[in-house]
Amino acid sequence: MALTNALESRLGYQLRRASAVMMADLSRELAELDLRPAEVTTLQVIADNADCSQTEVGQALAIKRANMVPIISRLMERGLVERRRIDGRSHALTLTEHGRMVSKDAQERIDRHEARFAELLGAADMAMLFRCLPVIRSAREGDAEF
Amino acid sequence: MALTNALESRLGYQLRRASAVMMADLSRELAELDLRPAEVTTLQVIADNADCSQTEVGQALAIKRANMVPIISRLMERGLVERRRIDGRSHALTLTEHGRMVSKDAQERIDRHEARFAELLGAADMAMLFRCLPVIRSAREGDAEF
DNA sequence: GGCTATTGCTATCCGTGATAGCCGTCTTAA
DNA sequence: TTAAGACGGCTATCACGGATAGCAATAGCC
Repeated sequence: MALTNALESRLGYQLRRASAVMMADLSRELAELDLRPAEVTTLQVIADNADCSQTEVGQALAIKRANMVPIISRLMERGLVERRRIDGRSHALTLTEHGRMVSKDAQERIDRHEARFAELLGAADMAMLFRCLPVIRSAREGDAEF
Repeated sequence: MALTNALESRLGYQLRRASAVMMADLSRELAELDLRPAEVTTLQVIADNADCSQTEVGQALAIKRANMVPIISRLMERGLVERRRIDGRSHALTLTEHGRMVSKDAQERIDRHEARFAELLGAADMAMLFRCLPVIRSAREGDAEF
């Protein structure tokens, strides 16, 4: 028998569950690429911002400096990302030719994945979500870095 | 300089970020209780469904059987949950007196946490979110258990 | 009575993310 | 000009949610 669950009326809970469902779907869609969501995400940011630094990518994605390291390392090992010394400290990140191809493939997969949900929800609700979700984020994303 | 980020127009991405913000806020609110979100959540389900089994709680929360074990163990160690043998295999879970008190405290903390976001969004948007988020979940939560 | 499903459990792994602290480098202000 | 501090990348380690595979005991059913 299904249990009563007062949590259903909690925004945070609904968000977690919904997010988990989409993450699972995304992972499935990306499985063949052997790339994790965080890696693909990083790839997209570098694609859109050639010559950005690791820390900058991290800031854009709310990933701490320290956690960017293994992500970039793996993308470099895979020959998807290259970096060029700018400074004694910072590197400029760019996609390799192969990286651009993989990024494009990933893009398409993500588009398919997103389309499934967009269809489910309809344009009006999608618009509403894109209005509301950033409001939630804005509430307290001041935790990032500092 | 802020980077371009095409991911901002991805539902999955927005959901992840928004969910992360709320999770962080929740953890902060629950820190003094020394209970993780998953533990509190479990506590609430047991509070609402006396004599349910471990597996049932897991099903309600999309937590696998195996992952319920350490959660319940910890809640029992802390003297918040009791269980009574029903079967050779299953137990009936109930809150102890202390468990009820802690659960009530947690409830209030969660209410405060939720209220902060409800205020930010307004009633109309909250209502829409409670309509849309379950739709996303319903898309593919058939992964659970099997 | 035997087969199968169920329940709880162990052990182990993955992915995201956090924290603390090191080191070399750049910047800037006295 | 040099000393102090900010910055960028890095290591190591941990927390947390969640997944998987497989085991043992038990219950339900033909």
